[in-house]
Amino acid sequence: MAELVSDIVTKAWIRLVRARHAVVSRLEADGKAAGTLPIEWYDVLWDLERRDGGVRPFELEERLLFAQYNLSRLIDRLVEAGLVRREVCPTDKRGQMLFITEAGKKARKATWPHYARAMNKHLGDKLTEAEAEKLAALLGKLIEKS
Amino acid sequence: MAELVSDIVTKAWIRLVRARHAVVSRLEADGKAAGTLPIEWYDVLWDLERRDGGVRPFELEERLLFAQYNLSRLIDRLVEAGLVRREVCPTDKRGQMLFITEAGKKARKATWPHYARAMNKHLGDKLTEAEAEKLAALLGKLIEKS
DNA sequence: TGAAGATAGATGCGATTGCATCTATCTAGA
DNA sequence: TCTAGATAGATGCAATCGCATCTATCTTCA
Repeated sequence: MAELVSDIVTKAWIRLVRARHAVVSRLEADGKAAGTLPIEWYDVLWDLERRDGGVRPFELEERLLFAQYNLSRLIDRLVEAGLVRREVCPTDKRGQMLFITEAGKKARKATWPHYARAMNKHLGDKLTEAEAEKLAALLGKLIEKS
Repeated sequence: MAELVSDIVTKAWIRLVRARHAVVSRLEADGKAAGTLPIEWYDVLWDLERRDGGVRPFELEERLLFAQYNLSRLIDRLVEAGLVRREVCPTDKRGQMLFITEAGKKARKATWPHYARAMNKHLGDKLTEAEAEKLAALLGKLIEKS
């Protein structure tokens, strides 16, 4: 096995996958125990709530890194559950505008404390502020397109 | 929204998810273009190859963080593809021992250069050695059980 | 204008995942 | 030694994902 990749890089790669897996699965386990919204539901609702006035699916797709077909179906489920409302986009008839409903706001709000608590428990409590900042900065470099 | 979580922690959390997603999907896209093994297949084969002499599924489960039912089926596929061989475990009849086949070694070996190249491209080239080391250390803290 | 191509989103279908549960051992304690 | 859990792994079923493709608009440019 020639050294095509340094050991450090390999280690960082493995830990990136493992750490995300560990944090997400712990968060989901806590969430499930508390009966809260799935993380993706939360993320969509939160995005819609912040950008009051309607959001286009393709914007969500970019911001939240969903695959188009997955997002399309996720929205179906959110609409089905009464948490999101779809409207035809007035300026582009191909598209639609999404709005969070009152029920959606309520559900998101109810989930938030659990989510926050879990985030602290599985992430915040394990790093100092300075470390969290450093981590965010390093991860930022990985996200950038090369 | 009271400050139940610091902004820094939230940012680190979001970036952890995004960065892993970005790197994994880029790696997979490159891999698909090159026609190489899926990442999980690679990981299992690599583990089996390093620990020559048979590996128990539950060990893989722990080391590679698979859900038990997913691993069980992943092994089915690997066996089906002729890359892995299953044997009844001599010391525990509930269990089994897994071995990589010659075809499995060959497939893993053929995939490696592509994998390594992609890992450098999407991870190694974006960080200095010192940064990669720092990142690995910080991620390590997240993986630890609290 | 009026195509030719780009973009927004939906959808059929097969593969994979997650949940719950099942069988077959193994292990520990009475 | 016998039984009540624990553990290893498999599996039915419903939900979700990924791929490819489809429809319905836009947009651009000759």
